[in-house]
Amino acid sequence: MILEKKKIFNDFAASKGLRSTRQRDIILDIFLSTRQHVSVEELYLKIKASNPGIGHATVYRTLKLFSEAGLAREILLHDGQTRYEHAVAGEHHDHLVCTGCNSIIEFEDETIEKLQKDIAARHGFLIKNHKLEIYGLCAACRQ
Amino acid sequence: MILEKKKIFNDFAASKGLRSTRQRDIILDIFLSTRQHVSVEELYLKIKASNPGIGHATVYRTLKLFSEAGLAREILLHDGQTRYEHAVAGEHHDHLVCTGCNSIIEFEDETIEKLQKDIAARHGFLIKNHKLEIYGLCAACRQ
DNA sequence: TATGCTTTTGACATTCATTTTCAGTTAGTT
DNA sequence: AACTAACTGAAAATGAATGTCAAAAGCATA
Repeated sequence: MILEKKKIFNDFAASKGLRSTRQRDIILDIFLSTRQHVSVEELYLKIKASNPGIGHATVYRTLKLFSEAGLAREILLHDGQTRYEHAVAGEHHDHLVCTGCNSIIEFEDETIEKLQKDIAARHGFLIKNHKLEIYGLCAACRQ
Repeated sequence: MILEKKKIFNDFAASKGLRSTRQRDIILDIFLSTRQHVSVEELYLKIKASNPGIGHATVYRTLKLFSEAGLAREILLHDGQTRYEHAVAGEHHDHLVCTGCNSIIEFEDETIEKLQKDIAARHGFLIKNHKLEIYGLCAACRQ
């Protein structure tokens, strides 16, 4: 699983003429070890703990690359920070975002995905990706 | 339609003890006259054209109020600017966002809305609002 | 209409995430 | 080992959004 993702990134890097660097390896390792939806800052701090040398800009730059490589996906919630979630080719999940405790529940729904394709087709639109976020209160916060 | 929206805002203002000001009237007028999805900056420039006195901060503050009043809804695309769309109570539409020309096509789909409710119910989640954005290329940009 | 109290405003400063710059370092090739 | 282009880190720059605060304006009351 992790090896497979590393391969995906290496293939992407090769196809783009990018070099393999210590920093990118480390950032990928740590990114893969996090749970979903890390903000860049969270990831940066985690990286700095074991690798104080790695700079802010490198983390930003590298996450963008992961995104292009299809390993990560940018998500914007409403807290002013860009977050990244793990992406798996051909798979997609959406989010129930609790505005009470900021927890995120993931779900998948094939019917919704299919309906989206229908709508896109009706408009002659070519889908690259999509995001569906449902905001509200989770079971715990409703009480 | 426009009068109705002004009434909604006036009622909201009254209920919150807010004052009626020239600036808020102007900003509401111009906001209502724009097409969907204005960024704060776009709106600010449009306002400044006819009302040079109105400041940046006031536009930000006022759009937040419209949002609370249910007249506007914040949307975050991927260009680093907060945009506001017109909101109508009880109505909702989603977006096809073209990454080629930045155009936005709106659509509504009741079945998707219903499926979302089912999913939320399954997780004991109380929906406040949601957003669905599909990114890709519009018919014109596919060529 | 004048008075007084409170909200609102606009200019400016500030914050904070993200991007750019650039000189020094490093990967990968010959 | 030498060369070249990509990469990195630190610091500066950018840009959206928010906070500050004195002056202005709304609105209730006399």
